[in-house]
Amino acid sequence: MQISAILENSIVFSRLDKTILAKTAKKTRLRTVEKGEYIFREQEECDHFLMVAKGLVKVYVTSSSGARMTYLIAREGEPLNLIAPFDASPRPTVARAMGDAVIAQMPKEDFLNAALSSPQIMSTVVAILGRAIDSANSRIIDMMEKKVDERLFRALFSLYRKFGSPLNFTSHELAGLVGTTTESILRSMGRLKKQSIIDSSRGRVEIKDPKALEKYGIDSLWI
Amino acid sequence: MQISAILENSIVFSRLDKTILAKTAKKTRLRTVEKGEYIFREQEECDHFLMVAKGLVKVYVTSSSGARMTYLIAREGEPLNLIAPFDASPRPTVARAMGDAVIAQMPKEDFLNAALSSPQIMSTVVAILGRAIDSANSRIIDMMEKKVDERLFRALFSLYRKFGSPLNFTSHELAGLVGTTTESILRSMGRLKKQSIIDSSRGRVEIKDPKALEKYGIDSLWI
DNA sequence: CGACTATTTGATAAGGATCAACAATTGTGG
DNA sequence: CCACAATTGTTGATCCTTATCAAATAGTCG
Repeated sequence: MQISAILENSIVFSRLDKTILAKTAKKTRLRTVEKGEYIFREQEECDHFLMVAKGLVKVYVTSSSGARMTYLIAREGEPLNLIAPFDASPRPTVARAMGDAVIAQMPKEDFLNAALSSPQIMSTVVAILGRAIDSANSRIIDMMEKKVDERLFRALFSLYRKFGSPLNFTSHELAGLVGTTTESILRSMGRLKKQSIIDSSRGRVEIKDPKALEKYGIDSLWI
Repeated sequence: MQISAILENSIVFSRLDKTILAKTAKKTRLRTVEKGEYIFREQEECDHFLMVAKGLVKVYVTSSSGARMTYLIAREGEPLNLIAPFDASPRPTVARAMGDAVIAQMPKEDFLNAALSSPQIMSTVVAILGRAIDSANSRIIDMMEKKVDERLFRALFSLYRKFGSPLNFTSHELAGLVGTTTESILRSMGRLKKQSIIDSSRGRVEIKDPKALEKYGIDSLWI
């Protein structure tokens, strides 16, 4: 069955007892979404636990004045709303398909049952949330003390480590990750191009010299 | 017994079954720390779950270049290292007593046993971590689009909501919360004083007009 | 009192946001 | 298939915020 394969490859449910896995798989359904489609929006009520089964999904938060901060680019196997099922209050996050994608979803109650009765799942959940907190704090510190150039280096390196090269992101999307404007990203990328560390064309960034980026991004996670 | 009272008043263990509470209390010990003492440091191994029993404890992360970002000011009942017991890898956070304080500690294994076998505790843990993530993301957005003045407003309002007035923080400490320099905080506070929204003296900030701050800090949590 | 820490104010410089105009590429409907 | 719309990339000029450096004052504590 396809679904249990998806669960086995997921971060949250991998290495789980076969019987629990089978029971969980029975509750899980797949849903296809198109490029640009919203999977959930801010302040929306949560009734399903969601994971990416195929494709890429951008998870971001918006401010009242419209600024966006991309906080996770989830790929196959990664959860989209780990907190919401546990938390009654609505969350500020938005999830949107970056390309055509498939989402695996399971009713909130079934997820909670499975999770809360499995120390293994709960440990994984806390570990994932812990990494998210570390990552966010690391980005706050970067905003404090690092210039746009260096923040871009680190973002590119993190993306490269996760997705390889080429990276299919627009400057606008990178700006959302780095916490700056499109123009500043472009100028900064121009400098990187001159040093032939990267090459870029519309919606695509190729990392030509990963070693050059590496020295900025060794510590801490990001994205 | 004093310890079970502390647990009952704590965020993580409150409203817990009496028998579990009693069992947990038996494993818990108190430890007094002096002003300025480190309760744990970055990259230190975690062998105990820790909570504040009395006093205030600052939890912050440092960067390699020495910048600090205060990320929680924990008071009575608040946990200091919720993630570490679940996570084998060392964490980047530091906890330091802001004044004389008492810490409640319980061996990591006992905490894990209690937590993982109690859906109630685990739900609380995830909710706390969720708020921490929201808070951190909100601060990233603030760093992106808000000026120092407004960030200080929000920080002061959050602190006021949690601790009331007067607030016993130095400009240096506020700078660590807001993500800027001491000088900028001082200048910004000067402007607030002129409008008689606050008053301040060495290590102390009095909020004279909370309503004036409120309009900046309604949404999102912070600290 | 002396050492230390915190506050205050000024001058300067630089990073980057903002505004604006334009070019290049991709997508769409007739 | 072409014309037009929409998105993305590019560059320049300007201005504002705030970091940085510096120096002086004022509390606090042993």
